[in-house]
Amino acid sequence: MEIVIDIDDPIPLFAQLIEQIKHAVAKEHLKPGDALPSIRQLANDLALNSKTVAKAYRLLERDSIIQTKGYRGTFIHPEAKKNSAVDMAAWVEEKITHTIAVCRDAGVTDSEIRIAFANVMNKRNV
Amino acid sequence: MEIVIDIDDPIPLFAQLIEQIKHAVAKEHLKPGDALPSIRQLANDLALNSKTVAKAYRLLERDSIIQTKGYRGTFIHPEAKKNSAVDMAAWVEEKITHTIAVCRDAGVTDSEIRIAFANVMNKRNV
DNA sequence: ACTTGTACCATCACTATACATGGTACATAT
DNA sequence: ATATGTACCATGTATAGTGATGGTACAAGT
Repeated sequence: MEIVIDIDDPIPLFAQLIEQIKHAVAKEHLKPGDALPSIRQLANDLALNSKTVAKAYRLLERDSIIQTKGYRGTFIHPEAKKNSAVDMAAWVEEKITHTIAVCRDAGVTDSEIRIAFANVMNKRNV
Repeated sequence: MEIVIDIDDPIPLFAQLIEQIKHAVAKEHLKPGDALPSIRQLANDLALNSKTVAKAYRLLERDSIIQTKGYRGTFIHPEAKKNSAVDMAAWVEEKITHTIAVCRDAGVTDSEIRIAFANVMNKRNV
């Protein structure tokens, strides 16, 4: 596990971390069951804030790339390789692209779309 | 046509203008074919910038509430009353609400939805 | 000449969000 | 005690979008 973080890279630090762990899983440098460094340990090694690492871990767990087992630490998920191939972001963009295209076709301005989007996002009861 | 603009109202000025013209159409204080003040005239009367009035007119025309006839001025659209009842904003919100709900159900965070949305909006080739 | 809508150029204040940081605290399980 | 993930409090910087403003200019039609 060599992880390199470039603070000058425009890609957010937490995203660089996710990217590299996913890549290591895809390349099988990390296999199911392998232990990952603790959040605090990794934050210390990479000179990052623990919240930044925690954010990456939280998202990786949501995508079932890793599994956190409380006090016992964090491990590579059994289905990690398969799940690392799933591009959730692309799927979301595809959904949103379609909706926006429909609105634009109806003559709605981008500004209005943005306002409607903001309104919906800020109604938590959705 | 008495239009009152309240600069202390949190509602944007151009939106107040749209609102009041639509209302006048719905109440039939403005009927199809009625002439509206020119952009510069109305801007002057209401102490608004002409671009602000132009924005309102542009949106009203898109929604077929008014018709601009170049040098001849601006008039109430024949179908204005019917079109003033159409709530484009609500329709857009409904579309977006559905898409966002689907994404949230899939476990996508609001932050990720926002980023995907921004990405799509900034790809003009949609 | 004059007015119409429209299209550029631009600036400013305001707001919202993302990202990253820091500190403190907690239950869990060794 | 110690270490785990996690949750809450908070701040600061940077970016992006909105709303509104102002100026200049143009074709179209009287």
